[in-house]
Amino acid sequence: MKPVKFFNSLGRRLQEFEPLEPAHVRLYTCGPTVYDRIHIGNLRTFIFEDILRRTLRFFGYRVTQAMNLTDVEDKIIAAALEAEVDIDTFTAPHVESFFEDLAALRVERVEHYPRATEHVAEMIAMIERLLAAGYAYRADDSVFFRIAADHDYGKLSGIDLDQVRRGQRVQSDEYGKQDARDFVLWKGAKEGEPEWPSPWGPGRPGWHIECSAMSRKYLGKTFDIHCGGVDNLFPHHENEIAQSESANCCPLARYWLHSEHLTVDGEKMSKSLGNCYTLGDLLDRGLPARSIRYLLASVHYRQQLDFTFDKLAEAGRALKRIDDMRFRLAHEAEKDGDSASLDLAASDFENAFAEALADDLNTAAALGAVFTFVHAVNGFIDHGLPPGARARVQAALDRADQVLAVLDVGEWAGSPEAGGGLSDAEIDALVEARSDARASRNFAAADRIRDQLSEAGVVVEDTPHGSRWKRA
RNA sequence: GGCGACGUGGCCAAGUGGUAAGGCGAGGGUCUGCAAAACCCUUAUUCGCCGGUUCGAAUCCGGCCGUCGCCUCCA
Repeated sequence: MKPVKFFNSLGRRLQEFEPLEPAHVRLYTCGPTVYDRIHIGNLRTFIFEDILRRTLRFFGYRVTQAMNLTDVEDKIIAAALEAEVDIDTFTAPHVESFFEDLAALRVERVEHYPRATEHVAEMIAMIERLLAAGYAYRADDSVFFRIAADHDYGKLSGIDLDQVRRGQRVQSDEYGKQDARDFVLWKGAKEGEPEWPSPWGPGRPGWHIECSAMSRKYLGKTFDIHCGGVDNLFPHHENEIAQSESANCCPLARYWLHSEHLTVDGEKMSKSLGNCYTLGDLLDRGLPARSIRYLLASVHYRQQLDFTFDKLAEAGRALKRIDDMRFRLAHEAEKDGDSASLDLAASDFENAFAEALADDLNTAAALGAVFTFVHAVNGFIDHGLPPGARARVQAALDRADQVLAVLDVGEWAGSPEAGGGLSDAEIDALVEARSDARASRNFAAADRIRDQLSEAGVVVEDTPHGSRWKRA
């Protein structure tokens, strides 16, 4: 098992990764709040986490991952109230579209998707422990976490709450608390809001406690990696640490990985700017899901990524280079090439690829290795493929694609319309007719067929060994 | 005000001390009946600016300029 290094937000440094249990990684990733369709910024984070998960397995670890679904929270309650339905009815379609979006981008299903509404009992139990230990207090019908009681509060974000400029949101909190820094664990019920019984009367859980309770249930008091977007670093993850470590008396997670945000046309996504794209928005424009995954995965996760349609098109052209090589490889006969040097190129690629991933998930460098290999294989195709070359190249690419899930176009639902409705057999027949025409030097007829195929989205390539075709 | 990140060729983007990966674009070439497609080659003596450390710096240190993010809704 190769040593893998990650940049740990807790301590802000690159660290060699070592799981608590040998060969088994327990991973918690903050999931969506299911009040709307998720946007491509969310998707960037989920793709990063997917690549993390796949990378861990690539290096031989077994992964147990939990991703929560926040299905009760202020925005959900407000929207459900507005729609005059209960929150479960309101969130159901958003949960569904969330899974659809992930599937469309080939994000793997994880082991657990716990929902907040199904774990209120665990949250109450944790709040009771915090109250008993003096880390929490009741005020009105609510319960708050007492930050003054937590001596190492702020260790993740480095934020010193005494230095924080007091924003309006702090002042305007509706629930009474002893100290403006404190955050809510349990909110007393309000008229018209969903509520659960508790030792403190009816109410609902605060946002932060959800993750603390659910990660403990599915991964244990201390687990290996906790991920999320940078915006969650403070206050959400800071508060999770405060709650969990105060309640459990042991560290929450050993490694904290945060992915940077996606901007659109250089600006933060926001509804008012109209640049808040969902996956559906992009797919509706006919943009391929595969290009989207490639683009979102192609920049290092700790680097801000600026999304533009130009870059998405570029991503598609880059993928085409890979597809073209595979197409040529599939149509080129193996004969007398240098087997040893092809094998060397393949193992160079495999080593460079693994090394890049092991270096804090450097997907940009890993893709660089892919293209260097593509170049090398193109050279073999031009100068002679040794016996076994196709299988060797295929194996190397397949292994890399276990992590990237983007290299093999065949794994992506192609557009069935491509080819203008022509079947493979019909295209074969047309290409053959064209070859016959060319052989008899009837170029006008040959060009007519070529135009016909072109209009149907089929590209014909003439090679020294005859013509071949592919769908554009 | 506090905390943090970033600034590499036309565009994007790797690279944390040893002499600039990769992709897109552009230019040239090969192949071709002509094309197309594809492939190949070329494309940064230089890494925001100024100093410093070092035999050696895009990489370390200091200063400056610029961009961005977080500071209790937010992936």
